[in-house]
Amino acid sequence: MSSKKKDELTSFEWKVLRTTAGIPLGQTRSYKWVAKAIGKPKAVRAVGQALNKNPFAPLIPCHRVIRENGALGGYAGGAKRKKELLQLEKEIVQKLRQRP
DNA sequence: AAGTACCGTTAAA
DNA sequence: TTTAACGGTACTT
Repeated sequence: MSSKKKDELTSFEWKVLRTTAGIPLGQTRSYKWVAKAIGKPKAVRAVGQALNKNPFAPLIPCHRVIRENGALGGYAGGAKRKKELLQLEKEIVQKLRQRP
């Protein structure tokens, strides 16, 4: 799977995408959290960039990654969209909780 | 509060 | 090849 060789993406991207994809539904993490998880707590900017160019487009919950500050940060489809997405996911979790 | 430095990749010149 | 920019964060003014 994730070889050190270049397929289309670099190891950095793989780590970012993998980590982002591992975020549970209805949950959010900060760019810093992701950056740290991949071993580059300073590359928060690079992380954001990787998500922006997200090769897995809508298949990766890049919208679950927000700012450490609490702000949503940016989003390829629009920060507005991101906000709605998070809200929707939150509701889904709520529904699952009330009727297992 | 505002500006600067830094991370890693892509696009442009 | 070199420069600029970006979906951030922390440090310094």
